[in-house]
Amino acid sequence: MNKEFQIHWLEEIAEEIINRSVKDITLSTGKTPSGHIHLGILREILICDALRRILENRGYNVKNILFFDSLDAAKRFPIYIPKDFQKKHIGKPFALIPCPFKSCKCESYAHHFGNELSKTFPKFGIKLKILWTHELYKQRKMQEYIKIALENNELIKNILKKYILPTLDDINKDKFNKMQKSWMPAMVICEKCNRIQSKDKAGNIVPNRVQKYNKKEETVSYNCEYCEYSGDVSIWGGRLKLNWRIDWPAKWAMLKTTCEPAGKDHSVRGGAYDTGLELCQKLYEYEGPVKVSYEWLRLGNYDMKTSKGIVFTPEKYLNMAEPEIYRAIILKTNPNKHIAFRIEELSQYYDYYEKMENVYFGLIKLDDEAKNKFLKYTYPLTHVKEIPKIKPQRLSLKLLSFLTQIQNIIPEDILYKQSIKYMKDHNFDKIISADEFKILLERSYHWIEEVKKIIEETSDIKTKKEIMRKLDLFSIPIKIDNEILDRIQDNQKLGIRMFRQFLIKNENLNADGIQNKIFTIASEELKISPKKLFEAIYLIIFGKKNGPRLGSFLSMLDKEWLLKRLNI
RNA sequence: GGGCUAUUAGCGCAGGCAGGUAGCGCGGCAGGCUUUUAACCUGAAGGUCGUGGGUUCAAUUCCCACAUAGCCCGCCA
Repeated sequence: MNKEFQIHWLEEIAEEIINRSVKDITLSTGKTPSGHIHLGILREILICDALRRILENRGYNVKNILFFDSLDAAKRFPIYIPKDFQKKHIGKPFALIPCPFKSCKCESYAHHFGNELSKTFPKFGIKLKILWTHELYKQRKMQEYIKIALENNELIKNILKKYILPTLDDINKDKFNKMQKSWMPAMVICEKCNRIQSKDKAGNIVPNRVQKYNKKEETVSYNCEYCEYSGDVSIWGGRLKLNWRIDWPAKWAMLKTTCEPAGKDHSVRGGAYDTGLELCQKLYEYEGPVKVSYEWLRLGNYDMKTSKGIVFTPEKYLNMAEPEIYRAIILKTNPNKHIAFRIEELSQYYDYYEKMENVYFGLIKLDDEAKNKFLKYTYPLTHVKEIPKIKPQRLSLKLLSFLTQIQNIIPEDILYKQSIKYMKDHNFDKIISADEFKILLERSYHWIEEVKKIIEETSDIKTKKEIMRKLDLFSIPIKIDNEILDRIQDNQKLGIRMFRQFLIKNENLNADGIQNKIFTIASEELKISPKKLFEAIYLIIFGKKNGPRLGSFLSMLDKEWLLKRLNI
């Protein structure tokens, strides 16, 4: 096979989908709403969203679906769910558990966390249709698929065996074979306690597995592992749930899913995707979707653990950065590579995005032609709103982060005026409004707060300092330590004293006056380079050699504090 | 037991599928800019491409092992 090298990995997937020669394309993803859903889920959703745009542009009819697997049982709860609530509802499907937050009047636990995620979709430019598994199972067609599964148990077991057995060691082979003897492809939600599973003494999960399929009566017999109730239920009563390995292919067949990305957990050899495809073909006579596997998205060096409450939600992301940037991160990275999303590296992501814009708008051209094409291809896919005609100008993250950090001592309207001046000086074709400015400032504030959290959690002092430096995080030190004083030469110190005298003598100080004075002291009186004196003042105030434009900055500060500070 | 991913400059990452002088950003260093540093420009420095083997005229790239880190599968989902 002489496969042509594609411009973008998305093209390779798109091509594979197009080769299916179907008129209506269905792209699907799924997620269990077991708690706050973290940013990682957007990886597969955004891949599908990009595919949707690509395929729609070529005239295909594309439907995007997200399944909330609301019929999945609560195996455990995240740490922020109260203990007594956990005890009361463990083992029930999430759709049958009430919302854990008293003041919230939403439909169920599943809806609470599902809706929390889905309300961010429009902001990310994601268009899709949400389906709830608990509603799907109420449909007659799905129940017919359950019936097919129950009637073909041996076939299912053989397929599972074929894929899973070679991946097991001897002990587990034995266990697996034993387990298969009584295995049936569906479970029952207990009529008495609403549970679908329980735990045995060893902590193993024991599902309310169908014990017997009564073909003539169209019922199944079961025994609840939790409350020990046993009985028969009709297969048309909506109390049956297919096992995960069958549930997935049944959904594929029902929706005629053309493509579904899957995390590496499902993509492994012997995993649910492999068995699912064959089951889908043999059981439901549908070839199954195009498989796209993707690696996890990690938060820095940590994995996001829903159970431990380490979650960074899409909502939190939107509070601190623009959605386009995240789309770009996802769409530039090959799905089989893991992404370490580093909040403290946000400016790098913005830099990358700007490079993309520059290439797209023809402002720069990279030596690597393939890279140029790649960026030009990717850029439009990152957009949430319509693509601008010319490259948009924006206030840099660095500037915003600076303004944010002096926000508590300098009022917002003054900061806004400063920004207007900046935008005018830099020939912005559009001066942003005060409201827009406020949003930017808030984003930047949230970003810095997140980074501060990271710094707090970091134990390594070098790393802490590194992050602070990268972000230009500054805190005005309470005391100037000797180490800093040692770095200042005598003539610089003299300059500082002269400058201090100037401040004392002059009542009405303005930015330019201060600025000019520093220069004249340095160049005329001390005959040193003005840079040296500026550096010395920065050291005294910030503990580092650079900082904001001094004239305007000092004029905004409390004079008494400043005089005390400069008294060296 | 079976897999996946990562390991490239102080930090963050490209490159790898198509083997041929090791790249980007940030920082650090030196210098320039006669009112700045919320900025720009110039220069030099910094790497045994995780380790060990193999294939090859040639390996950071391909193959195999190993190490470290993280994750996943095998019950459930």
